[in-house]
Amino acid sequence: MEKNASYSPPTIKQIARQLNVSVSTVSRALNNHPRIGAGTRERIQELAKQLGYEPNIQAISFKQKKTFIIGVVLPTIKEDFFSQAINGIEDAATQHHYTMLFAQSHDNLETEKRVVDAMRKQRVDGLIISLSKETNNYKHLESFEKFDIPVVCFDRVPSIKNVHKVYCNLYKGTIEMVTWFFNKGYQRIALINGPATLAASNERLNGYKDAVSNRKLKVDMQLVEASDFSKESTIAALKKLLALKNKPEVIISFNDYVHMDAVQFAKQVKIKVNKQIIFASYANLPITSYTIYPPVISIEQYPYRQGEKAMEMMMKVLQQKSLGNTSNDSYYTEEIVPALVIH
Amino acid sequence: MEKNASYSPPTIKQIARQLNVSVSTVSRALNNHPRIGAGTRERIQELAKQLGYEPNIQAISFKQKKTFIIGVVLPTIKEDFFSQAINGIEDAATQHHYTMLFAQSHDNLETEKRVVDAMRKQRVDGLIISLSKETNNYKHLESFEKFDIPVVCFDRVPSIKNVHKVYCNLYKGTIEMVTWFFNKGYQRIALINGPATLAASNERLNGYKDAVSNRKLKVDMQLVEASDFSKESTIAALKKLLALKNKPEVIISFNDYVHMDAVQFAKQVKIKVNKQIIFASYANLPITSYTIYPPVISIEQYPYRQGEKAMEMMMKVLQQKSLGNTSNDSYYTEEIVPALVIH
DNA sequence: TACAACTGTGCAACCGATTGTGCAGGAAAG
DNA sequence: CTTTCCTGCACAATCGGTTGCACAGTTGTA
Repeated sequence: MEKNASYSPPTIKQIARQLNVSVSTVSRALNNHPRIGAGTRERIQELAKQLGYEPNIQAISFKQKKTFIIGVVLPTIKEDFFSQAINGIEDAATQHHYTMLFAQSHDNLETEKRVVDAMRKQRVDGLIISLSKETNNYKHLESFEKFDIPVVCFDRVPSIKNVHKVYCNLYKGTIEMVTWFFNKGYQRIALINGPATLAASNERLNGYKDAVSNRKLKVDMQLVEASDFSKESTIAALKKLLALKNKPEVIISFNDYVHMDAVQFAKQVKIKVNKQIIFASYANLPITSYTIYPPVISIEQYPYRQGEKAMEMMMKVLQQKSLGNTSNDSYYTEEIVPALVIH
Repeated sequence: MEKNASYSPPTIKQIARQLNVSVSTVSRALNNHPRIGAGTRERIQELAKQLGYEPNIQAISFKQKKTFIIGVVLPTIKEDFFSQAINGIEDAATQHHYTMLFAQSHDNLETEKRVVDAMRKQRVDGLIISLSKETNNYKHLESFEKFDIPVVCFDRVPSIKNVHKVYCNLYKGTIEMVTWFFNKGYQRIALINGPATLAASNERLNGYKDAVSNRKLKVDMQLVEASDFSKESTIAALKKLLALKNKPEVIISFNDYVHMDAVQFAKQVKIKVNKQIIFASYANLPITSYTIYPPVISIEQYPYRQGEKAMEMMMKVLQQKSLGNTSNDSYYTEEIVPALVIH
């Protein structure tokens, strides 16, 4: 690899000089402007190709105030869910010739604010974000709207109306799963939920309650515990459930990570997993197939599709914006229906 | 979130007008240029703060030909190894106020070329890359050097000399691991290696051979099989090893994913895992702790640290470059010593 | 034949910053 | 008292494109 610090890429100015035309003519020719004569256009495009001309995105970004970069903020990429989601985001972005500025919030509100701010300063064309667990206000997102940069939320979406969003309806999914267990003859179905502050927890809880009520049964809140997703907290929740005089027959965990911690502990205390107590979960992550007891039933939340849809929604919003369609104040919402996966 | 399309962020021009000074004075005042009077400087900085002035990175990028963006290309983020690495990269980038343009090659050379090219067009200040399995030529990287954009490779590094790199010495790690088993009294140690085309495979193989030779033993190539990392290929390799009349006592897998597939199959064919045959691996990924039989021994390759070091190396290179230090044609290499982790 | 409309191209402003140069006025040096 | 130097600021070019406008020449229309 030889260095050549003095090398600088060809510009329209050079092309203009070589062909004795003005830079504006070159610019228009390269953009196929109709007012440029066919012959001139061809000579210019020919030379541009020959020189390996590439438009300077920096210059265009600067002039047009467009960067062709979408900011993507996820809680943490180490969770399979999000690493699948980012694939969908990336593939859709590639399709539209956009690139992706990436950062993680690590489920920390301050970090989320910081990275979101860095992206605004980098003047991304749009922001796709899945909120951190701690995010309870949306000022940092509002500042994007103030700068007229669209925001699309996915999966972990805010409860407010005025934002574009893509999410998976876990209320419905929960009803389906709980009902499935009822139909199989199980009665005492427990839920290790997430923190009450999370919208995702409420969705599950409401689905759970409604599924029980639909059966004309009374909701027994002793069967609902919360974990903050730490191993300790999950174990504590599980211990409470196991201590009930009337033990649960089924334990549904908030997600596969909680599930794995729960199963690991259950095994330690000699519970016959999936015999004595059935363990089910949300998410359907590939790694669970390598674990001792994969969930008997899981809810597929289609992370790839969510990411893809989020980026496509972003593209639609940007297109409308470029058409000067400021009148359209409506916000898009796309609901993905989860699927029950029985192993 | 209310929209305000007519809003545009404050510029130095506005500040200049309001204070009746020239834009150059404002620019210099904000950059603490010594030739600006203390009073003027303060008035300008005061007003800038009050207006919430932020320099337009687009304009600066354009003028200075610097974007403060580092391109990061990884094979696939779904592997824990790389999602840990990207944390190191991101944290180091944040420290230096850089942001990260991210893409995956999915171990496909064409994709790698495409995303690398997109990053060059976006004029990233530098490229950090862990090569795809297929990458056997480096023309796409050379084009970076031609544009005077530094490249740092990590983990999956090319064998060529003239590139900055950070990697983990698995030759040494392999010797350590194999020797450890010898010391424990095991004799027949098998290796499910990766494809011979991969530098990483050769490192392991050479370490394996040398460890055996160091013991004054003869290398039995029947004990070495290769997998292309697909489940089928891994199973095929394992079958061959199990079919040997003189069965292996230890099976070392190329990485934890190969390990998990191998163990899963071993269990299916009623092998007493870690009793009849000990299973060991490379990588030491957290998910293995949830699996049925985590590797008895693993080689920690410090992905976070590798990512972090790669970014720090990049910063060092950029700094030297900005100092006009073109004379320095040397390439940095940083070797990380792996650790044996015994479970 | 005269006037409108269209075609093909150039001129110049502009986006928001940085930076080399010039120049006035005051201070220090001779 | 002049010359030199320094301080503090303004002017203008520049980065690489895009785009409104002007204008000459050609074609079409009444």
